[in-house]
Amino acid sequence: MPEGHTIHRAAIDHHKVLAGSKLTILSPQGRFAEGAQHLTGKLCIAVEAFGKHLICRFEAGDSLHIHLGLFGKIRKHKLPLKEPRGAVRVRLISDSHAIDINGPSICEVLNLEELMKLTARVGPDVLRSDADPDLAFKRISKSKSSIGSLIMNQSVMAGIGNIYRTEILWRQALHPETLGKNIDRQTFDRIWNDAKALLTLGVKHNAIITKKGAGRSKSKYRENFNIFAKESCPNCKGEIRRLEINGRRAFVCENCQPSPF
DNA sequence: TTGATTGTTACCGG
DNA sequence: TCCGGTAACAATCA
Repeated sequence: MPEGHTIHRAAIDHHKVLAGSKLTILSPQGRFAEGAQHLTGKLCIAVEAFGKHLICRFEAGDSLHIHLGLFGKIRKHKLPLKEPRGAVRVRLISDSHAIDINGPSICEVLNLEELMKLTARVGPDVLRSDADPDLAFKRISKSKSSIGSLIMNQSVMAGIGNIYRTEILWRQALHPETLGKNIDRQTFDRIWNDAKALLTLGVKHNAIITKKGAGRSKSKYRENFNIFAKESCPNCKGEIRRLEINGRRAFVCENCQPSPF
């Protein structure tokens, strides 16, 4: 695992230099860049994120919509321009820097109507000041599916990924198979607030850090987690059980996170 | 070359 | 409508 891994949202926030840049399409034949040609040379006037979706608004009114998926990367380079490395789909160029978007799973142009459809589809984002956590609690408290499934469902609440899911539920001593309808408001608030705190920290360090005291520059990727992909619990030294939720791996310490069954 | 992966969507069946 | 399962897709690295 490379150490320079990227949290999507962290990358997005980190690169506010995007605003004020001009767009260059590097792969006009690629299906990602189709329809984006008319933005070439236009000024990017604002950048914001809705969950893991990055929106770059351009002066003409259209937006560039990027989702990095599992593998996408945002790389910042100082000028002068270098040859693109790997699958660079678009490049934003400011007076001092170039931003390359590598291998996004979504890279498309949206008009205002399409942008509104997107933002309506994405649930409240724990990092946005305009997020309404009540919407997430209503969905969760009426749901028969598990909290592990729900908090990573981006239409319920946006921002949490697979590592954060495992780590947040461990930190809050909640078993991932606890049903949504059995989560009370106080418990939901703990999840929401922890997610907000951890993602804020992640944005600051551009790294996923969920362990207390971790995050110093020398620490390795895996040392920043408590139980994700680990054998034993740092709290009780008990065995970590591996589960699968919605086809993604998850981990639980059933001593610290008692099973609801 | 193969497998694994920090994610999402479409489609299907219950 | 909701929910879970499956497949498809993406790029990179060990």
